[in-house]
Amino acid sequence: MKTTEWKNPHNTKVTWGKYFPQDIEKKWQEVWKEAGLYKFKSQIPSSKFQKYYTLVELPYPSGDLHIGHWFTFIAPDVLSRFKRMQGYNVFFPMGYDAFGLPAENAAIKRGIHPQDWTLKNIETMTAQFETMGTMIDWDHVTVTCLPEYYKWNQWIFIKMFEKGIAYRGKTLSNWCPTDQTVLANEHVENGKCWRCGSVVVQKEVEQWFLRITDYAEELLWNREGNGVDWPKSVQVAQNDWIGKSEGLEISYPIEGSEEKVTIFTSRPDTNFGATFIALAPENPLVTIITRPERKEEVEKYVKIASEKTELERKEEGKEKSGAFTGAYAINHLTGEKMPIWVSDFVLMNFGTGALVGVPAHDLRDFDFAHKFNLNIKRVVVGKDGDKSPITKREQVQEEDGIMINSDFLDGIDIHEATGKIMDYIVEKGWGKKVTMYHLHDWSVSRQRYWGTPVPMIHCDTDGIVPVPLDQLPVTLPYDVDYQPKGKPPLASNDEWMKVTCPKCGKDARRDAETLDTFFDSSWYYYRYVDPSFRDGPFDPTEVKKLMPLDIYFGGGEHTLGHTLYARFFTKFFKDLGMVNFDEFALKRVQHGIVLGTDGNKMSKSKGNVINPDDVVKEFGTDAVRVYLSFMMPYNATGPWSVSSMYGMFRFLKRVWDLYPRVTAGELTREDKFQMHTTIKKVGDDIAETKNNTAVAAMMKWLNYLDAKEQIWEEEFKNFLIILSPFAPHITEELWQLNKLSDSEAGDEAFSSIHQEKWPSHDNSLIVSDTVTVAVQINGKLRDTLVIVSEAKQSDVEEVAKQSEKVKVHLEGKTVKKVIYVPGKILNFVI
RNA sequence: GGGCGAGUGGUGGAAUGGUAGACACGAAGGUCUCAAAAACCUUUGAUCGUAAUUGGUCAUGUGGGUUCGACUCCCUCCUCGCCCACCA
Repeated sequence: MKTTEWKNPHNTKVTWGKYFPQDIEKKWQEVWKEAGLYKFKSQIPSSKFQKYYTLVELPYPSGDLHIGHWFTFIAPDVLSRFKRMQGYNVFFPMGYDAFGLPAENAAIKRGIHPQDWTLKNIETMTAQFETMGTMIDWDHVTVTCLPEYYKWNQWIFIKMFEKGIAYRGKTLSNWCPTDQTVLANEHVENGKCWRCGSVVVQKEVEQWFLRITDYAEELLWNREGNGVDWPKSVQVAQNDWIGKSEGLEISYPIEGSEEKVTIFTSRPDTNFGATFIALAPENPLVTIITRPERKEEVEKYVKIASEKTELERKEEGKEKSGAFTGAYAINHLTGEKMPIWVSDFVLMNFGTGALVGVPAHDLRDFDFAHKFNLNIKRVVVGKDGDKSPITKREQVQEEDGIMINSDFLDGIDIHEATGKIMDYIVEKGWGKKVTMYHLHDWSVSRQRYWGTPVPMIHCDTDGIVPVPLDQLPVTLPYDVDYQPKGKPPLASNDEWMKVTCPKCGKDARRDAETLDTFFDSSWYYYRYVDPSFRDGPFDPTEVKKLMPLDIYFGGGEHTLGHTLYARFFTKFFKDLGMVNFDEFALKRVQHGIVLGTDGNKMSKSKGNVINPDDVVKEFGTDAVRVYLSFMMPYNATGPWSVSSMYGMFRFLKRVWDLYPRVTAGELTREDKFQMHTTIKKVGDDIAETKNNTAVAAMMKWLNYLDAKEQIWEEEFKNFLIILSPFAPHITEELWQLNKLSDSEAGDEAFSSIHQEKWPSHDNSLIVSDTVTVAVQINGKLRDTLVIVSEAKQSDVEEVAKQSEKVKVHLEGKTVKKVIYVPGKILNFVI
C-alpha cells in the first residue's frame, strides 16, 4: 500500500487515508484561490488566444443559495473546466441582479433598508457559492445595484431617448385609488391592494416605454435560427410572441355617415360570413357614430367597462357583454348591413380597436352573436370549404347556417382563395395590405424605490430634459419613505428631487421613477468583461475579443422576457456601432428544476427544501456535484433523492480507494479500448451538456478498473483528469499524491490537475477486434455471434447459418433477402 | 382555447432506424462479524417453462401506418408538465 506524506508549497499536509471530503475540499479551495488558478487573465497565453465565454443568468440575491442554484451552475462549471483543458481561454464570470421588488418588500416587512438587506445577502451567497468549488472568476463580479453599474443603465437610457427608442406614453396600469399609486401585479391580491385592501382599478398612466417594436422584424427567428444554436422551442415561442401577421386593413362605410370603421383581418375570406362589427369601449369612434336613441345605454356600458379591473375582465371571460350603437356598416363582399356594437372583449391596443364579427368561424364571435341573437353565417370557400375550427359547429348548422360560394373561387383551396380575396379587396380600394405585430412596446417605468433612477429632468419651461452625461450617475438616495401615499418613493426626498434644468437653469424636478430590473439584466454580460471600465458601459475592444457569448445557461421562464430584451439591446448597440454582431449568444441551454424529495417544488412552507450547506457537510462538495450531474438530464425536472446521494459518495470512495493499487506498467489492448472509449464519450457528452451519461460512462470504466488485478498509472491519471471537471477536489488530492510519489520533486511550483490538457483519444483503439453481431430472422432476434470486426458478409452469413437457433427457423423456408449492417445486424428475410 | 415538451422496470434514467432497460438507486439472498454498520459477491421488466443456466413468449401511454427491422419516423386518441392566452 502506498501512503505519502508531504508538504505542498502552501504547507498543507496530505496523507492518504480514509476518504473524508471535508478534510480536503476547503484546503484545495484555498490553495486554488491563493494561486489565482481561476483568474481569467492568468489563462491568457501570449501567442494564440481562443476564447470561450460561458454565462449563466445572474441570480437574484434572495439570501439563501438554493440547491437549484447548484444544479444550474454545475453544468456550466463542468463545461468551462473541460473547455479550459482543451486549451480555450475560458471566461466564466458571475454577478448579482440586485435591484428589485423583494428587497423592498423585505424592507417594508422587517424594517431593514433594501440596500443593507441586498448587500448582506450578496455576502452570504458569495460565501456559499465558494463552497461549490467552481472556476468562476470573482474578479469580474458585477452587482447591478451599485452606482458604478446603474450609471451605465442611465447612459444607455439617455442614448435610447436621443434615438427615439425611449419615449413617454400611456398605458393601463393597476391603480390603487387610496394609496394613489401604481401597483405591481404581485401586489394585487384578489383584485385588491395588498396594503390597504381597496379595489384596484385600471387607470391610464404616463410611463416610459422602449420602442422594442421598432426591432420586431429583426427579432424574428428565421428558418436557419439566425445562424446561432438556440432551442427551437425558444425560437417558436419568441416568434409567436412577436406575432407577425400579414393581412388586410379593411374600411367599411357606415350607413348614413361620412365615417368609416377600419378593422384588421388575416382571413378576409371569412368576411363573407361577417354579420356584425364590434368596437373597443375606448375606441373614439364610439361617441361619434352612436345614434342619439342608443346614447344613454352605450355610455353606461362604456363607463362600466372602464371601471372593470383587468382581473374582472378575465374572470368573466366566457360571458360576453356589449351594447348596440344603433349604427350599421356595409359589408362590401355581400352588400349586407352589419350592426355596430361596443364590447370589452375587443382590445383597444390590438389592431385597430375594432373587429369584424364572423360568428361561424370564431368562437368568441360566436359567443357574442349567440348572446345578442345576431346572425350566424357559415362560409364555404373553394373546393374544401373552410378549415378553420369552431368547436360548436353543430350548433352553427342548426342555427340557419348559409353556404356562400363565389364563382371565381370555385375549385381552389383555402389558401389560394384567401390570397385572391385579398387581391380583390385591395383592387377595389376597400382595404390595404398591412403587417401587424402582437409585440407591444416595453413599459420600463416603475413607481418603486429599489431600482435605477430614470435619468431625466422635468422642467416647466423645457419639458423633459435628459441629465447631461457628465453628471451621471443620478445616485439613488439612501433616505426615502419607501411606502408613501400619493407619490412614488423617490418623490418623498425633497432635497433629492430638486435640481436645476440643464437647459434654462431654472428650478426643475428629477424623474421620481425607477427602471424595470429587466433593463439591468439586458446587458450585464457586456459589463462583466471589464466591470471597472470608466469610458462607457463596456470596453469595446475587450468586448470584441470575448463576445458574443459562446453559451448562455438559464431558465425557460425567460424566453419571452429577459432573453428577448437582451437580444433587443444587442441590436440597439449594433445600431449605435458599439458591437458588430446581431445575436449576443451563440448557444442557449435551458435548465430544469430540482424538486423536493416528495416530488413537489421546494418551498419553506412545505419544509422540503434541500440546503446545499447541509448536504455538503454530510457528503462533501464533490459528491453533491457528481450527483447533480448524474441525477437527470440538465433540462429535466425531478426530485432530489437522498439514497442516490449516498451512491455518489460511494462512487467517489471507490475512486479514492483505487489509489493504493496503482502501479507503473503497460496497458493491454482491452485496457486501452476501455480508456479511449470512455475519454471520447465523456468529452462528447460534456460538450452537449449530457453530463448524466458522461458520469455513467466513468462509472462503467471504474467498474472495469476495479475488477482488474492491477491498475496502471496511465489509466489512473486519465481517469482523474476526466473526472476532475465534475469532482475537482478529490481528483486534485489524488493527483498531487500521485505526483509526489512519482517523483521526488515536492518543491516544484504548484501545478494543478486543472491545468492539465484533456487527454486525446485514439479512434483506432476504440474499435475492438471482435464485435457482437445480432442475427435476426424477419427482424426477430434469434442469436448473437462474436466475430472478428473485419469479417465479410458472406463469412458472417455462413457462420450464422451454422447456428442451431438460426437453423430451426430457416428450415424449409426460402431466404428472400439478407440485410447486413457491418458489425451490428444480420437479418434474414424469409 | 393556442403553442411547446414528455409518457420506457419498484425509482432516477439509457438507447433518436439496428441485440430495449446502459449507469445508478432501492430490494432480496449471501460472505465477513458476538452483533450491527461499512465493504464485497449474486439476483433483480413481466410471464411460461425446463433444468433448454447464450430456452420460449410478451413488453417503451392507446390504436393504426411506413420499414427487412420502430422507444425512435408518420397519423388517431388518452394522460401529464411547462409557457402563453378575449390577438380579430
